[in-house]
Amino acid sequence: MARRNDHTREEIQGMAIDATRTLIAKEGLEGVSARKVAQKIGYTVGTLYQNFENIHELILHANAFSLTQLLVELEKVYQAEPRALPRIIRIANTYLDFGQRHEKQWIAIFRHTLPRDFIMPDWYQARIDALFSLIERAVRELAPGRDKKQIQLASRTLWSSVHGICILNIGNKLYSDNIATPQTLMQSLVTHYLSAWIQEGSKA
Amino acid sequence: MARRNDHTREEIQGMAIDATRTLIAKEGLEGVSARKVAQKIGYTVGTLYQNFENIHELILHANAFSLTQLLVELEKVYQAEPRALPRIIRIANTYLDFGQRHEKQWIAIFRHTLPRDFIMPDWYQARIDALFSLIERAVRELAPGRDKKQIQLASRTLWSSVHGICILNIGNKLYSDNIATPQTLMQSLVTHYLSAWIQEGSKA
DNA sequence: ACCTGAACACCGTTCAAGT
DNA sequence: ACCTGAACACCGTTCAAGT
Repeated sequence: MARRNDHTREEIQGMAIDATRTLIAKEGLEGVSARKVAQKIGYTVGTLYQNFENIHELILHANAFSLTQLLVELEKVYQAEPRALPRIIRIANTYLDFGQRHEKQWIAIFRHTLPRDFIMPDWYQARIDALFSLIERAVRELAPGRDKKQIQLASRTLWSSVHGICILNIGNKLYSDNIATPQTLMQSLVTHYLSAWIQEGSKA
Repeated sequence: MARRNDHTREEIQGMAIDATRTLIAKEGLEGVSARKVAQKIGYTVGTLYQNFENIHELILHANAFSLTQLLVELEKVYQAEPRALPRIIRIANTYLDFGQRHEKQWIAIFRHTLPRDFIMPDWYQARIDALFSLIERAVRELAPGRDKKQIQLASRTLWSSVHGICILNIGNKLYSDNIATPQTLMQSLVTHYLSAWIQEGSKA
């Protein structure tokens, strides 16, 4: 063996990322291993390591794919709803819903940790930034009078909180006795937080 | 070797849990392995597995210890501040602060995942319950007129959100440009959410 | 140039064998 | 009864050797 040249570098990378995505979707982050990915694409681990620095880079590519899917959904909702308050509520619910529909992929994004010396690639950071910028836009249109710092503070606070509800929803130890659905919590969070925040702004 | 009997079963278990705690504090959850723990206490892996079902049980004991520390701090704050609103704000800040002071331990609690077939032990679940019950008490005293379901909904919403801010604080990709400290976000969340929630209650 | 497969240093877990 | 240490089936990662 050797010198097969069945696929270009780019093809092998694409196949490996796809295989990683499938593994995450089926078995979760823990189900991913270099050997399994290699076997799935018909090459050996050695080849995998000629195409990726390490296993983290591979997982990061798979997670970036999920983030892009999420971003597309959120942008669609943003476009579909012009009214500022219903818009941000729908965005929060879409975020929550995405986590429920793609549970394994969602967990893979937030559970995966990079080694200390690993520098987050630009193409990954860009997706995180896009997510926060979408929220910031939505919050700004809710209160156009506020200055940039206030908008930033509110959108980060709100989104950390929305994220917290999503996280504890997936661990789902919390809503044991079908008392409160995560959707109810989300509704409670967004409406209460924002109504007080808007009111505070109209006073100034 | 064999038949050393230097320590009782209970002593070995205690030593192993301590060693695990030390490993988590120094190297994080990823730094824990059965072989390392065994070596630290002067026994072999075999002995470890006669005292614990698996590595997860060991980690759960270490995490339960951290949860107890956290609970003690929160209870102290609860006792020290009788006014309902300042009390819950201080509890939220203590929660955030604990996560910052014991970062590795904190991450170990929320990052550790059990195998699907592993049933959460009672003594662990009890600590989680105690945490939520403390928050629920604090929220109830803020609005004694509300019925139980409303209190539960509000305290779960609030605490998921508080938790979300703590989580994203520790990943700390978010507050890159020292614009907003996590304390500022926490303040914004708790005051806005609760002021709207209390106001809603006084209308009914 | 491309790919392999063995090697290294690790995992969690089990269990026959020793005292 | 208590403890060991080798074994099994896995990891991530590297690299000499083959074509």
